[in-house]
Amino acid sequence: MNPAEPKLNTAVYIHRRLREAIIEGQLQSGSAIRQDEIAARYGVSKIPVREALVLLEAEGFVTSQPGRGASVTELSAAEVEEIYLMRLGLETILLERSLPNLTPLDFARTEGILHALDSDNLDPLAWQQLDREFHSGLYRGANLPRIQATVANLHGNLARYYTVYQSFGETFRVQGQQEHRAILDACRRQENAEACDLLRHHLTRSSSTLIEQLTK
Amino acid sequence: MNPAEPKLNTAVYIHRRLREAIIEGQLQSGSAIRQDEIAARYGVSKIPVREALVLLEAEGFVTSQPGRGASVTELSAAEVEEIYLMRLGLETILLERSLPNLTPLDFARTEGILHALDSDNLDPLAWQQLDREFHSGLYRGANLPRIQATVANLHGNLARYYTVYQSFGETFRVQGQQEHRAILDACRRQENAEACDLLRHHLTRSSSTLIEQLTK
DNA sequence: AATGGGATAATAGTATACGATTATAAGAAA
DNA sequence: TTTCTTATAATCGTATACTATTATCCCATT
Repeated sequence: MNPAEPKLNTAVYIHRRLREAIIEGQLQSGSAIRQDEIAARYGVSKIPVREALVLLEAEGFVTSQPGRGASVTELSAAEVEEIYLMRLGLETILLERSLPNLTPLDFARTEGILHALDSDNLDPLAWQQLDREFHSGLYRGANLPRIQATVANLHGNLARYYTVYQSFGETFRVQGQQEHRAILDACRRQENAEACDLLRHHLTRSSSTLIEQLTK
Repeated sequence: MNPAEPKLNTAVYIHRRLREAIIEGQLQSGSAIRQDEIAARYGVSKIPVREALVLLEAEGFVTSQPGRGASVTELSAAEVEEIYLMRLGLETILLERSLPNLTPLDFARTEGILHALDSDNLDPLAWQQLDREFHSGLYRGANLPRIQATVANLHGNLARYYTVYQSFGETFRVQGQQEHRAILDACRRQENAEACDLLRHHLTRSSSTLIEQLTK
C-alpha cells in the first residue's frame, strides 16, 4: 500500500539487478549466467529470470544460445564502432530537434552536470551516469521518446567498458570535458549545425579512444 | 533429425507467429492478447507465450501493462513520424557505408526486386516484403548487422499499417516506385550524397503519406 | 436511473516439478 | 597417451498447479 514501495514485477526487478551487475562489472563480459543460480540468489523461480534474460538479450546485454544458456555479451571492436555509429546517427537527430526548445534553465542544468563531471574523485560508474545525463539533458527538448530510449540503451551497452577501463580515464575525461563544453557552448549560441558537428566529433573520438583501449 | 525441421524453441515459434499475425492484420492494433488463449491455440503452456510477449514488447509490437496483460501497440501519428525519423538517421548511414561495396550483381538483384514491385496484383503483404527487400538490398554492403536489424524491426513496426491501408496503395506505390528508381540510379552512378538525399526524401514523403491516411 | 459495494469470474504472475538437452567425467579400446 | 564410448551430473526448457490481481456482474442504497 505504500506508494514508495510499488509492487514490482519480479521479472522487472531481476532485469534491473542483472543490468546493473553487468554495467558495474560484477558480471563480466563473456561470463555465463546460470538461471538457477540467479533464481536462488534472489530467492525467486526461474520463470521471471528467463523473462528478464529475454529482455536483456533484446537489449544486447546478453547473448544466448539455444539449450546452452546465456552469457554476458562480449562486444568486438567492430561492434563498439557500430554502436557509436548508431549513436551518432540518432543523437544528431535528437540534438537538432531539441535545440530550438531548450530553455536557459536547461542549459544551466546541463552546466551543472558538467561541473560535477569536473570532480576528479568520481568512480567510473558515477562518471558514466553523469556523462549520460549530460547528453540526454541536451536532448530533453526533442520529444522523441523512442529514439531517446534507444540511445540510452546504446549508452548502457557501452557503459561497462568505461567502468572496466578506469585506467584510461584521466586523458579520456579531460578531453571529453573540453568537447562537452564546446558542444554546450555551440548549443547556447544556437549554432545548430556547429553543435552537431562537435557532437559528431566527440562521438567519433570517444569511439576511437575506447577501441584503442579494447584492442590493446 | 531432419535438418529441414530444426527443433525450434517454443518461445521463438510463438514469437514468430504473433509477429506475423500482427503484421498481417489478424491481430489488430489495440486488441488485447490473452496469454491463455494464445497458449491454447498453439497447444503450449503460458511460459513460452510470456517470453514471446516480452520480446514483442521490446520490439515495439506489443504494449503491456502490469497485471493487465498485453495488447497490440497502437502507433500515434507522432510515433509513426518518429519511427520514420529513426529510419532516416540509420538508413542514410547504411547507404553511405554500403554503396562503395556494392557490386553490379547487387544492383542487378535490386533491379529485379523493383521489377517485381511493378506488378499490379501484389497483395499488401507481398508488397511490403519486397519494399523491405529493396531497401535492405541496398544496405547489403554496409556490414553493420545491428543497425540493419534495428532498421528491419522499424520496418516491421510500420508494415501492418501498409497492409491495413491497402486502399491508398495505388498512388503511394507508383510514387514510391519512381523514388526507388531514382535512388537506385544515383547508387549506380556512385553519387553517394545524391542517393542519400533521395532516400531522405523518399522516407519523408512516405511518412507524410502514411500519416495523412492514419489521421483521416 | 445512478452510484457504490461485494461476490464471482477471468486473467496475470510465479513456484514447483519434470522431461530434454548439453556438459563433464571416467573407463575401455586403439 | 589418445580417442571413443558410456554413464553421470548440470542445466535448460516447458507443462502443470497455485496465488494474486484485475475485471465483471449483480444487487442494494440513494
